[in-house]
Amino acid sequence: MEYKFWDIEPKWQAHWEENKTFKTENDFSKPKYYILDMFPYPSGSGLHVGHPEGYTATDIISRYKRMNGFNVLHPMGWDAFGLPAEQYAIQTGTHPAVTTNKNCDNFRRQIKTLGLSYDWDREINTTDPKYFKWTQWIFTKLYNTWFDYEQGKGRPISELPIPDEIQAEGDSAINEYISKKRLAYYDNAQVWWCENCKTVCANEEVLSDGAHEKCGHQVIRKNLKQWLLRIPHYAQRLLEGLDELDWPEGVKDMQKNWIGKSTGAEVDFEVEGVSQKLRVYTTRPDTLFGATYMVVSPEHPMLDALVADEKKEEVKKYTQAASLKSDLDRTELAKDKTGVFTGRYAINPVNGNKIQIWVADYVLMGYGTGAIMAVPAHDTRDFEFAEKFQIPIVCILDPKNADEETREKVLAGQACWTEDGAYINSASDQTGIDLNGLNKKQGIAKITAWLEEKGIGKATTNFKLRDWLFSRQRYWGEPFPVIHWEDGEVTLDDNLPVTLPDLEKFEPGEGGESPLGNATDWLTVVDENGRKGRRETNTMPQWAGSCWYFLRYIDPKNDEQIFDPKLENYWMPVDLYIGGAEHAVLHLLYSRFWHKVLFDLGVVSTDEPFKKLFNQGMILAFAYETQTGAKVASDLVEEKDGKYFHTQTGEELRQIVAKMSKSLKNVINPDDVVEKYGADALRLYEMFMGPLDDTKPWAENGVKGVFGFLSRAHRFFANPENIVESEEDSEVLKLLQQTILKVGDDIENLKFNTGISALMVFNNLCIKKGKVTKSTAETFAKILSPYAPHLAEELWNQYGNPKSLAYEPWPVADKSLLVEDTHEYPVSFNGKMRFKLELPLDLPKDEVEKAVLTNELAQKWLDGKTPKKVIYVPKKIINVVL
RNA sequence: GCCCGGGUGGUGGAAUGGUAGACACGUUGGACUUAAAAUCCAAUGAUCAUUAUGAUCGUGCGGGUUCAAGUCCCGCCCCGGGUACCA
Repeated sequence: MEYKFWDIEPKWQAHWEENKTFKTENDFSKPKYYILDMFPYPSGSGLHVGHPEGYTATDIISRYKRMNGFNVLHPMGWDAFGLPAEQYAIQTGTHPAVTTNKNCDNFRRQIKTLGLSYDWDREINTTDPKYFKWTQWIFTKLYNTWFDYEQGKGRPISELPIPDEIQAEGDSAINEYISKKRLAYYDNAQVWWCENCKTVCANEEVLSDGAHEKCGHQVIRKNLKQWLLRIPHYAQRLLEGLDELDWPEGVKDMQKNWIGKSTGAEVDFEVEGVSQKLRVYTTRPDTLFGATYMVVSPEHPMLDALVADEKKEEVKKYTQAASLKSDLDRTELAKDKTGVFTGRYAINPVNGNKIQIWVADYVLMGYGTGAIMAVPAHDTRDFEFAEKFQIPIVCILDPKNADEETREKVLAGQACWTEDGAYINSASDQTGIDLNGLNKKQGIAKITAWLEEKGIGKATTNFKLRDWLFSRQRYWGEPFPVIHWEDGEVTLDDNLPVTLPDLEKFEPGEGGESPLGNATDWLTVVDENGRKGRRETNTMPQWAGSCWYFLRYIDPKNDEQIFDPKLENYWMPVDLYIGGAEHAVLHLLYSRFWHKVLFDLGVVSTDEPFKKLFNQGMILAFAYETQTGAKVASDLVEEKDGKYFHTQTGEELRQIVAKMSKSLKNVINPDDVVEKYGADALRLYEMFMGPLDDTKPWAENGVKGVFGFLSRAHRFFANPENIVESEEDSEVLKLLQQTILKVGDDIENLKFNTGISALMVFNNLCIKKGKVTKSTAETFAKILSPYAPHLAEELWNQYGNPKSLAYEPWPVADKSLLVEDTHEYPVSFNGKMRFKLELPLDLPKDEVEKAVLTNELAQKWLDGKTPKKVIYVPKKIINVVL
């Protein structure tokens, strides 16, 4: 009775495909369940074992939900634009479309061997013009939308009110006004430029050490005309929307941090000898009395006016030096602060004190007002700066709760205190404001009200979130449906899709222009009046296609509309979205942004796209290193008695856990696992390794373990001699009910590892008993089927059921079989379990106590003493306190 | 620095405040075999004791709450991820 998975698995995969078992109908009478995987980039190296982890999890739930009567939408597709295919094209001349199709074919083949229940009729590909037609269409929507802060939503640009004074200035002023409001705009932007990839990178694609995320090459600053999206207009909505989502708290936190809301106040400072006021943003207006200097950013527009004549030369030198520094030098590595005194003084509005104005590059122009008031006693950065340049440090908040040593230092201006306390030195007869004695919260409220009343400041909110750089100098991306006319006008091309021209050469154009700059025929257009125009040569970033793909699965072949609204209304939102945590911020934030715009425009019916999100953990591998920490490739390692040795040097090695990598030779290819153990074993092992969201190392022996389980299950349940027509054994019957409940609950809670364990326990019992009824065997096949669908179908078929079990109702446990009338209690003395005692559940408490205390085994522990107390928790425990 | 996770046998991991270590791997012993593989059976946290029954210790460290703590609270240490002059 050999477990011939190599016969069973292809047979059922062909059966499902021929019968379109998993084709999803738009049957509105059933409750829907939309379960989505993060679709992959089809790389040339094929699937790695991380892919099947998430895909198996969603497949298990899909199969379970179908058996529970849900209409399940479970699709797959390809996020197929991207750099590698283009780089390959530059090297070999092979068109990226050719490479991409080949890779998609390989991915599809690999995924199909895993027995995943996708509806392949809904497959999408972001590089298909029929798909990216709608990506471009959404771009035109973004371009033609402005954000109405009063209503808190995006509205069509046609509804934008134009102020009279702009109206009066004529068309070009109106156009300029409108373009400043569009969610998509074209402008000069300081961008990160990767010399290696010859493309710009979004801030998010630059690692903290200044390296490009994709290639590791150091990026530089460059000024280029770029498309940007005004995502900060949706900052508040994106922040608030998180509250209603069933997402991992960590992901929500990361998005919150990224959006970076802060509340504070803007305060205007008079400057001696300058008519214009200097405006700062601060989260701590309450510390105004401790402000001993101010700092403006080197790029601040008021800087020229601020600098005193005798300081002009020095400041100029400083700002020039700052402009040459990369952002990296200005931030990460340069903790040592630099700056120059401007020679000018500002007047502190709360007490009329004169304070120095400095210019320093630790203040960034891109945040707040580009100028700060510095309170060294209560801000660590200001403290460092003040110490270095010997600027006065005035403590105005008594750290009452700090230890005495810290408190004395803070009061003396020798240490910085950012926590709460009680104000001191915070009153002025001149202005009448008095914060002394208040705490931080009261102080902020009082001073903010005072500033607003006096008209010198107001409460303000700031966000860290910046405009999203939305163009790349690439060929292999969605073209922008945009034409730049010779007279300077910019228009949309409404003849969608705008497809990519065929090219012979894929090298970037001159000066970092996209390869599309070489496509002369495609590039130039002429309108009916003979006016010449040039197409936009940038293309969209890879995020574009993935921002909305889940909407296209709903109606993937619709050429008339992005989708049928009736279908969208039925299927959205996505009920469960599973993918890697690396997309915690970017993809998920961008997607939410687009979705909210589409919602405001009435295109989609939900404000948020993904109701529940779950991150699968990474799959790592064992690796080996020497005592000095040098890594050793796995093929140079041999194991002896649980220890590891270098095959050449004989040195003993340490086993560690590391990412799979070609250099360590510890990459696992799913194809090899399927060939050796079968798809069911691969699926089962990936789920059995541990909790879905944990990172965990791959161990081939673990695959053998679950393979053993499948073989034993097959050997037992596929043997007709073991399947009998009679009364079921009561122990089997009872465990079966428990297993039904456990397996179902564990699927609902995504606790697949313990669900599998329950199936193993049940299988072990059946083997021990030697025989089960057909009904038991059929039930086992059903509850096994989400995990090991091929084997389950095979058994189900053998039991005489010609139809697939994919839509068989999930078994219902008979709970009456689980009712107990006795319980085996662990009996503890002073909390230590000493022996077990079986007692009827209906025994009253005093009877229980009597039974325990008179028990022979108890005498040793009672040692003649009378217990102080006996704790009796029915169905749980008995604890005797001596 | 800050924000999240997480530290349980030789390994992956189980455990609504109630018998710590389910399930699996590995290891050891046994059966089958000419032999090996495969399969099956048994044992398997550590230490001590051994005549069966046992005893003591044990969930990163130190305290605390509780009849009872891997689980709750306080203070640390270590590891992983994110983020960083954001005023």
